[in-house]
Amino acid sequence: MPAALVWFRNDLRLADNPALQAALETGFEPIPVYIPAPHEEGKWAPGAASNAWRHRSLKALSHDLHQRGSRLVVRQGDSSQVLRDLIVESGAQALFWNRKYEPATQPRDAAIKQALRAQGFEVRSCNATLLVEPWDVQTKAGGPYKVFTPFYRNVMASLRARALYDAPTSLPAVPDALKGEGIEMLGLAPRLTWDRGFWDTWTPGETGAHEALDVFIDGALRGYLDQRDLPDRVATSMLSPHLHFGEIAPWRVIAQLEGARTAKLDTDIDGFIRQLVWREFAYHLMHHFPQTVEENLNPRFDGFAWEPATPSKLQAWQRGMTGVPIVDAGMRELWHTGVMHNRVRMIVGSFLTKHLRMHWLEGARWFWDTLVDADLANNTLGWQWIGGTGADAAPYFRVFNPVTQAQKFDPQARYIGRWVPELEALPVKVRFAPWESPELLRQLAPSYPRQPIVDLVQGRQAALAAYAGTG
DNA sequence: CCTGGAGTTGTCCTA
DNA sequence: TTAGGACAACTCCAG
Repeated sequence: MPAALVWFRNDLRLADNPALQAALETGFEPIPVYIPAPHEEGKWAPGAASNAWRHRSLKALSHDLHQRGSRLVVRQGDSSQVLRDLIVESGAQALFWNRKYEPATQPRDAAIKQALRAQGFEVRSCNATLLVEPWDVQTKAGGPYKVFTPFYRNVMASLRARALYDAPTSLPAVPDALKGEGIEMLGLAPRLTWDRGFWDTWTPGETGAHEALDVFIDGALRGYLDQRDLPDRVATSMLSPHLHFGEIAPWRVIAQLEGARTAKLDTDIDGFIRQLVWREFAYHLMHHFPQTVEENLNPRFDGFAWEPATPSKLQAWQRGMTGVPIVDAGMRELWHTGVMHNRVRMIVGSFLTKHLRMHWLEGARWFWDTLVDADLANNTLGWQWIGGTGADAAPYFRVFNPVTQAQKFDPQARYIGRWVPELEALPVKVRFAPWESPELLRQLAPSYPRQPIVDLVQGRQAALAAYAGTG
């Protein structure tokens, strides 16, 4: 049988993998290939946390392939050149991959496809990542959406279940002559000091992804709509890194949710699917407005008076030493674990862009480097939204009060307590705004900042004034 | 082309 | 204590 390269990227799974499936169905013996090429990702080469996850996910994929008699061929270099080398060495007659949508990699892939096809080589790309391709959703006027709700209605109205395919039980062997590198040699493993126990909670790879979905459906799904905003609980799906690396297909997530649907779970399931459609919306926007990974979606903000990024203030934010407990808790959780609860992401993002008035890209870059689930589409949408420059119609008045938010969503200050332990001796009520009790703070938490790096009232007013001045 | 309703996640003041 | 309205005006999107 003729061979075909199957080029793995952010689709690190064997079940529901359309490229792999297409290769097999067309009668090819698949040769799984992985090429880490961070230099081809422009300004958005994966960060350290993302690499730590990828390292483990690749090992899991490699293991799963081995079990089935196959093997992952890993090579470094330029993607285009490595693929050509492998085609020559293996005698492969076709190349399959699942699409990526980032502004840097999309044109790269298009160029590779065009060049190989021009030589009469068979190349096929598939969709392993999205429920709906970005170009398949249009407004009545024929353009892309910029507002979530109509996008959501459109997607939900046109959503069709996709057939599920289990991972093949066995795969053809890859010829020994085809050499590759060990995954350990790629330098992806973390140099950070990860919080102990992190890899007990998170299991990168396809098996871990399926387990995470089962755990979610059996547990946090019930009450998701009400509980997901509470950072102290495990009330979210924990699926974001799995989805980012393509360890599970979003349509399988939906299929399993639908299979579990009961009257009691009805609104929770709808609420979660709505979140999945946000992910679709992020890819829709990134595809149609690729410049927005760097530039404001709303050009009205191009002249906005951001504060220059003071290194001391930016670093205080990054290290969780702003003096605002909920902000510091979130930033420390991020630094130590590579994740941050969604609600807290909004709080720290609002604090950076509104109270400190620093450019949303400062936050986006830090998140990019530190999040294990860093995803260019989601990251861009999130930061443009919280910065007020993106797809949000009436953002100017939305300045989160970090004290109010903490009181509302972390009422026992347990989340704060876990990540800012030096406040533990303070009474719970004092932990939300400790600077208001300077004597207690001085005596019981001497190592914590006396004052926030910005006055919350003045910061809010300055932000509102600056936003009122645009346009 | 025009019309009208609506826009993820908030805050603060007032009654 | 709590509920409701103000907070710009604009753009998006469907009809």
